[in-house]
Amino acid sequence: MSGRLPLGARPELDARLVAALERVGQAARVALRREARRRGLTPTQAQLLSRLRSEPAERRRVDVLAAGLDVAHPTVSDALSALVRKGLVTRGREGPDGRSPTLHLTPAGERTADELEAWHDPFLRALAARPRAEKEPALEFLLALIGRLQREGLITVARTCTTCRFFRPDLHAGPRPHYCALLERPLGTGDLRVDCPEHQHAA
Amino acid sequence: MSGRLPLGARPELDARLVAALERVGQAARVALRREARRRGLTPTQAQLLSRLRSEPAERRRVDVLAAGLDVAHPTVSDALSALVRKGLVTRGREGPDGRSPTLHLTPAGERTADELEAWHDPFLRALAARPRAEKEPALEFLLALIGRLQREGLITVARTCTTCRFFRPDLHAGPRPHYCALLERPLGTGDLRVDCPEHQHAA
DNA sequence: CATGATTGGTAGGACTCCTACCAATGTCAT
DNA sequence: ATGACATTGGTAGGAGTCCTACCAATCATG
Repeated sequence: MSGRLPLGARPELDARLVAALERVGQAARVALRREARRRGLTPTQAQLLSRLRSEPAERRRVDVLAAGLDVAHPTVSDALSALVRKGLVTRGREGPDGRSPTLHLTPAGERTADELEAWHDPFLRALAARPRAEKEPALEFLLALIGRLQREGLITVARTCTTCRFFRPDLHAGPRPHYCALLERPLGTGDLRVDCPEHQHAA
Repeated sequence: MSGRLPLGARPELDARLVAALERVGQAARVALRREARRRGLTPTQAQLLSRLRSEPAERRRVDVLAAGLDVAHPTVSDALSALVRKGLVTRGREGPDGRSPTLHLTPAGERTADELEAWHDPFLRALAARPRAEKEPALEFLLALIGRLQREGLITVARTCTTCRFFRPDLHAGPRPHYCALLERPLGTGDLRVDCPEHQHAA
């Protein structure tokens, strides 16, 4: 009975890390679902709404949105129809490209999108208690992981600083060692973005 | 234009951590969906299958499974019907409690459940490259976060060592500072379980 | 301007996920 | 024992996800 739990087997650590990440991801999904449902929306619709708010016009297109959510385009088309029916989004026909409708949030849509941000709150409360010395390495770890997962093909669009052509890591010492060559600004770990609108993938 | 990005605003770090966690969670969902789909299953069915394999009989019940997946019980009931139809699960009527059917994996179900574990692979590949000195604190961070999220009500069932009544943290120095009073064993960070079958919540 | 590629809508099917509702079973007190 | 109550989980029905096909517009090109 002394070999039942392979305490010495070393890939265990990685397996547990995966389990923990999955668990936290599940919690995020639950949080989003609750917050969405409270306003009569589904998670997909909520995600869509938040993207429509934060993305510039040229990325507010069905195929781009679908790639961002990792779903096929009809899924986005369906969800958009639901959002239009609920009066949160308008689908216009005046864009530069006649094939893509221009997608806009209505005022009600803006408001709802703002409110939906509340799904972060339980996470922020949970994180507030942890010391910064723990969170900065954690963020760096996750960003590195995201980069790798992108190379594994699991994440289609990752606009993280660490994969951006404008990013210069560890340029100098101090609390803000990194540098963004686009904004021409030094960056600390806490400034590293996960989904930067200006991101351009490194060659 | 010098105030556009609030580089000095400090809650940014937490917000970015949430974004990064969400991203990784999304990747996990995508990985599971792909692996499931490859075998003609949906993510929910896949999750169910893997639980049916790893849980003892007394937890293989519709309501318990539903709580674990954070969904309502008809969702589990539906998914089970699909799995039965696909010949991966049997729903019997011989249990100790006449209300709950006894759920069993068929041989094909066992096989499929094993194969589904492959969804971890891209994550394991991504993690293999990172040094242990980075992963151990990351796991501890995530476990602490899971504990807090449970208190926030986002995670219904978390059977992590850190919330278990048998767990004695930091009992002694060395590479295995913790101790499990049930198994009567010292535990290192890599041994901390995320979903221990023996878990009993601390009073 | 014809040809082919891009874009996104619709159709239809399996499934998720919910709220209700219901039937069967278990539990407990009298 | 025997109601009363609670637990368990099935079914119904509805909105929505998510897919593969297919199709109609609209661009881009030579």
